[in-house]
Parts: sequence; C-alpha cells; structure tokens
Amino acid sequence: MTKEAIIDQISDTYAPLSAACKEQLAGHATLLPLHKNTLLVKEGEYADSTYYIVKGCARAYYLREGKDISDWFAFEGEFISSIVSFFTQRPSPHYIELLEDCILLELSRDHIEKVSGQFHDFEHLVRIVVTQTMLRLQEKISSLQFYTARQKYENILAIRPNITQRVALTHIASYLGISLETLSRIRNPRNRI
Amino acid sequence: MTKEAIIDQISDTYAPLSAACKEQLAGHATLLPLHKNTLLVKEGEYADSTYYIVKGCARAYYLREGKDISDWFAFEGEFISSIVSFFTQRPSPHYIELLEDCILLELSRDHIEKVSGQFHDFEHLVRIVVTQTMLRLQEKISSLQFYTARQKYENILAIRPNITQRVALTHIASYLGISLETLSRIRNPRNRI
DNA sequence: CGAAAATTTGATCGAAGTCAATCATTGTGG
DNA sequence: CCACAATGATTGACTTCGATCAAATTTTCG
Repeated sequence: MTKEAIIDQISDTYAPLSAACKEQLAGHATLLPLHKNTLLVKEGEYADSTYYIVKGCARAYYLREGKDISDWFAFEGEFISSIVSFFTQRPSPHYIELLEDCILLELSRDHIEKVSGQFHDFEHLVRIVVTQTMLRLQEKISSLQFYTARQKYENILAIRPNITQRVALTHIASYLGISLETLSRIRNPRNRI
Repeated sequence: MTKEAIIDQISDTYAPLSAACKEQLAGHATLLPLHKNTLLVKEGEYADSTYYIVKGCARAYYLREGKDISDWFAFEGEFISSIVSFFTQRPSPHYIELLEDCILLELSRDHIEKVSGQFHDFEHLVRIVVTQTMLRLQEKISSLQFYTARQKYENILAIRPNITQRVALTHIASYLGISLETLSRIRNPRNRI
C-alpha cells in the first residue's frame, strides 16, 4: 500500500482533503513496517509523532510502581500516540508498544501543525480526529465510573468483540481497571449467575 | 460586558481570531444571564448549543438508578455542554445545571459549524478547545485509575484549590467516583495518618 | 521438547460502599 | 427577620467487591 493510498483512506474515513493537501501530507509522512513488541515511545521521552495504523494494533501503557497498566488500544484505521506528550510537548508518561507486526504511517507534530496552518481542510480533519478521541475518552470515564468489573468487560466485548483474540488478558484487565485474576473469574462460565 | 468583549476574551484565551471572524461569531451568539439551579440541558434532550462561562460555574451530571453523579465542572473562561449530544447529535445522557447565578454566551452547533467552515482561524480555535478538553478527560481517567479516594481528593484540590467553596461536597464526591461519606471521612483531620 | 509467559484457581484481606442515625446549614414563608 | 423545614454534611456499624498473595495449570514459542 502506498503512502498516497493510505492518505486517501484517512481522508475517506475522517474528512475530505484536497489533492494539494494530500500531496503535502504524503511528502512528509513516513511508512514504517515494524515488528511486534517494538516500543514507539518510552516513558520520559518526547513524543513528536503520531502514528496511523494501516495494519496491526498497538497499546499505550503506564508503568506505575512496577505495574503495567494499559491506557489505550488502537487498531487498523486509528491513530495512536502518547497524547499527553504529543499535544503538550511534555515528557511522555506512557510507553507505546506494538502488539502485532504493524504497518504504520508516521506523522510528525511539526508537519501536522504546518499542514494544518496551510490547509483549512486538514485543520478540520485534525479537529474531527481529536473530537472522536475526546468522545472515546468520555465513554471510558463512564465505563470506569458506573460499571462493575463484569459490566466493564461485557462493555468492551460489545465494542470490540474479538479483542481477546488480539490482546492479552493482562492488558485488557488493566485497561478496564480490574485485576487479571478478577477478569479471569469473570470469564469463567462457572462463576456466572 | 458586551458580546464583542467576550469574544475578544475567548480569542485571547484560546487562539487569535480575525476581526471578520469575531464579527460573524458575535452576530449569532446570545448573551444569557441566568439564575443558579437553571438546567441548560436535560437528559434525553438534544443539546444543540455550547456555553462559554463569563461568570459563575456549572456542572454536567448523570442520573443513574436515582443517583446523581457529577461528570464535569466548568468555571469562568471555560465552555460547558453535553459533549456527547453536542458532538454526536444524539439525545443527551447528561443534565447541565448552573451552580451559581451565571452569565453565559451561547453558541449553537449550526453557527459553530458554519463559522468553522468559513474561517480557518475559528476551526483552529475549536480544535484547540477540543484538544484541551480531551487532555482534561485523559487526566481524569488517570485519576480514576491510579488514585485512592484520598489521592483523588488531594488531586482536585491541587488543581482547583477553592472548589469546596463553590461546589457542594456531594457533587465533588460523585465527580471523584467516591461516596459522600468517604469524602467526609477523608476531610476529617482526625482520620489523617 | 522444555522453559518462560500467560492464565486459572484458591484463600484471605482491606478500602470504600451502604445503610442508618444525627448534626449543621440554608433559605423561605408566615 | 425569625423559625423551622429541607437540604447538606458528619459519624458509626456493618458489608462487599474486588485486590492481593500464592500456587497450580495451560499456552506459547525458541
């Protein structure tokens, strides 16, 4: 898949871009085929890029007191970055790790800002992507505040039915804010009432 | 304070706007002096406006199984709306309530979309506001996932030292995802160790 | 195949929730 | 402008969900 085809896909998914804008974007985007377990960003680093996932999946996670806590998963057609570092230019609190072999399109903040300033349609696209992310975060907050461990798990299954085939249970558990053991018990049909 | 002065303030706070853009914005914005306890939005309604708070403060809350759970507070210089309904055009899961007598500037979605399409600088401003909101939501998620009840409370005090003077403890407790009783115990100095 | 990683299962514990009963503050109608 | 009802906050007793610790079992992969 060429960079141009990927940018067409992004334009089709999120918001239409002019030919001139697509060309500008393609100019400074980098296609990255990378292996599973690659760390795109480490804690403390400055994350100056965001990544569009063409193929594969990735997660953002924290290490807190030795514990690995997943904060975000992204799959084909989505973006992933250390949002705190990318948008505030502070050191990243997150690691970003590939959960499968991936094909990514890397876009630097400088490039995004430049093209945003130049093309109204790209500024619009960025706004759309950020808005969608904001709404997903809002969803996650509702899930953390209202649901029991079991409901949280059923909720994520409703949104991503086959996540268990692609993401380790440890990561799903910490993403849901529950322990691995609790998730395991929830999944055991004997414990259903 | 005139609408024009308020829009200057928004422009100064978030991102610079051209004179022509400010004029367009002022044209369709409405200045609303409203009383404490007014509901701007009720559950189930379509929230077609966002509100810039010139003076006062407000909250978004859910009613779930008879329980009142605060989801968001906004003060002077910030925007408030039922973000889910405003951005997805679905019925609002939230109520929006004024916690003090307020002066608000109301902006409709239609108007925001129209001016965004017309003025690149306003599209940029909207992007900035949404990005800031997204980052605040991310902060809130970290707080819900990592902190004990006491840490969450200390955290919000660090961000908004005088929130307890303006917002009822019930609302703060439900916002933090803890019970009112637990918050009360945390605040009692005898229980500090 | 075997070592390491992932998951399951079991036993125990604790932070915070719930229920219930005051105590304090606020705002309104007489 | 006070009284008292309504709302908000505190305190106490008890319970529970899910965490933690520990060990066994299953899966993955070099």
